Amino acid sequence: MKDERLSEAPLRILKDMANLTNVYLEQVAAFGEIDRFPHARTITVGYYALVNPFQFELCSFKSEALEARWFDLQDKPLLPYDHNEIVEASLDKLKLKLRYEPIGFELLPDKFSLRQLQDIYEAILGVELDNRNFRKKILKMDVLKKLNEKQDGVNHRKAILYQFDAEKYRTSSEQTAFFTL
Amino acid sequence: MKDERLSEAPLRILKDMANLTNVYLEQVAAFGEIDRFPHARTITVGYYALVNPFQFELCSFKSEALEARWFDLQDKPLLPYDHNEIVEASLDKLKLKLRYEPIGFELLPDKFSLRQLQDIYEAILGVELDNRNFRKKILKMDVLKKLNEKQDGVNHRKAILYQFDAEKYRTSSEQTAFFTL
DNA sequence: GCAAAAGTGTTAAGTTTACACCCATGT
DNA sequence: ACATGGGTGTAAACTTAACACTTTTGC
Repeated sequence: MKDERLSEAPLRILKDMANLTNVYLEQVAAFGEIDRFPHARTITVGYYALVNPFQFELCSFKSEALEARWFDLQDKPLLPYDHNEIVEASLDKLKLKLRYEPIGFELLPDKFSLRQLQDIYEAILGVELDNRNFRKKILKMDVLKKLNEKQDGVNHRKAILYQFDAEKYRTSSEQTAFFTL
Repeated sequence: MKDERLSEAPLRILKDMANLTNVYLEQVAAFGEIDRFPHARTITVGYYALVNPFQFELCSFKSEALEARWFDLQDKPLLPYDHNEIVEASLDKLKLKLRYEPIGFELLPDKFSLRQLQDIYEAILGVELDNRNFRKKILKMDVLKKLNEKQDGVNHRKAILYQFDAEKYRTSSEQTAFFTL
């Protein structure tokens, strides 16, 4: 739309399709191969959003004929045109980002267990992580607030819940903590 | 141009303005604020290129009224519209990239000394590096071929020259060597 | 009491940092 | 012989990787 900032378009679409608001949004890239669409010369600017799938009822809000659904990264379907490439580029960018910014929280409810967070990291990076090492590392980042609350409704030991502490993050970190030449 | 891939446009412009070909090119992002240009709604896709400034005669090739010049990062001029933001985004992206891919070579002649390479890293990252540590690190990456050649035409000890070894790079590296969770 | 997941420490290997002098060359 | 920049090693601090058992809870 003509009177819309570039980044407002994906937000509008998410709102219309799935009633999603307040999502974390990141631009991936512009895709501009000549024949990426058969119909007309089209340039697409791709964005990814991070959404906790359990906080939203996707399909019930969808507008008209378009269908929105959740997929596991493992068995995501093949998409038309160059959309697989766009998804791959998004995932690559997300993997990179995950390594230098605490971003996993965006995919979880406000309060979450360390195991849930580890699951997010493992799903995005596509690897298994040692839970002791993961916990040490995440806690050393000092961006989590440990709550006096526990998980509920599970039939095993209840995990302690944590919250992302934006204040700690701002003050503490020097960010960009890798490949320190 | 309508029959041009997105990434061909910057290449064409570099060719026309400065007779540059075969440059390393990387897309930065699409910039789409509503009022970024006063004249009309405009969306710009930014690219950065890495060019060895000593291998090219910029100004002598410039087409018509546009002027192309080299600037030091330190004293780069203020640009109109949101172009400063684009330059900053490019530099940020380059800094990041420099940390996980051997890219400094693109700014140097085919054969270069380790000191020249270190200068590139220092200029891009905006920090001073310890030369012993830098050398150890770069050599451990195992992407450089040590030549039996030395610098020429300097009035002090001649540096040994190195070449980037694309073959080594492909085979050796697992890339992405940071923040190893 | 058993199944299921949460939580917890230590050690060895590897990486990063800090640091200062001698070497080769041209004038 | 001196000025200029090239080239080199080591030790301490820190980070990462590998590893297995006990605790809590619901049924």
